[in-house]
Amino acid sequence: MRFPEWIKQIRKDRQMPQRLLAAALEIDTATYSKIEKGERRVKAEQVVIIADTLKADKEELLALWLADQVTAVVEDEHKVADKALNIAKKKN
Amino acid sequence: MRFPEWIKQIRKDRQMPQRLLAAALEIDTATYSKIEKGERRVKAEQVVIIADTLKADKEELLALWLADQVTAVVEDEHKVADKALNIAKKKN
DNA sequence: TTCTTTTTGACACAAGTTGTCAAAAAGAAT
DNA sequence: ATTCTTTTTGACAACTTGTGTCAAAAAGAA
Repeated sequence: MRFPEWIKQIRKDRQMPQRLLAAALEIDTATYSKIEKGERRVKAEQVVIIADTLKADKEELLALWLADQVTAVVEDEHKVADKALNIAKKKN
Repeated sequence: MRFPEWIKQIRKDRQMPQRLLAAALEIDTATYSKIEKGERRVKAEQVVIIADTLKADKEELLALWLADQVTAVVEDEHKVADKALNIAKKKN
């Protein structure tokens, strides 16, 4: 599951309206809606705020978010993705 | 080794001036210079042109290039981690 | 229906990226 | 040392992309 769907899921579990998260992020609900739809990018700091507001696991949420970033980079390069990931892995 | 240094290396091996690569990419040498310095981003299509011009392995070059993209994303995350740790530190 | 929440599209503004130019700096060759 | 070529730099405008807001529509709940 991707980050946007994931936070939507948690939010629904908590029965929170988008309004609350929008307020925490200091954006309007239109923008927040777009975040959950994957039409607006989220910064790492915002992920932290979202995690706090949702009382969700910060690490897990950040990891999920980061995975999305990486996926976005490699998604049109399936051919070389594996090779690239191996190289990137070695660099860590 | 990162993509920019890598292509610079190959270019030097081939004893080619930047001028030739700039021409192949249809940009001026100033811009190409910045590419080798990592001050300008390269698109996948440009990587292919570079590989062709340098007679280098296309797949390998693409993989290296993509690895750089991934690494960049992950490095950003390290910065966030540092920030978080600093905040946590202050709270002690 | 009425009230709340969510989604959409158009829009302006902000922020980042790009390539070029002119000039400086570095390097090679004579 | 001078000349010629290559490489690098900084300023700049053009372009691209991202961001948030607003108003209105759509969806959902009471």
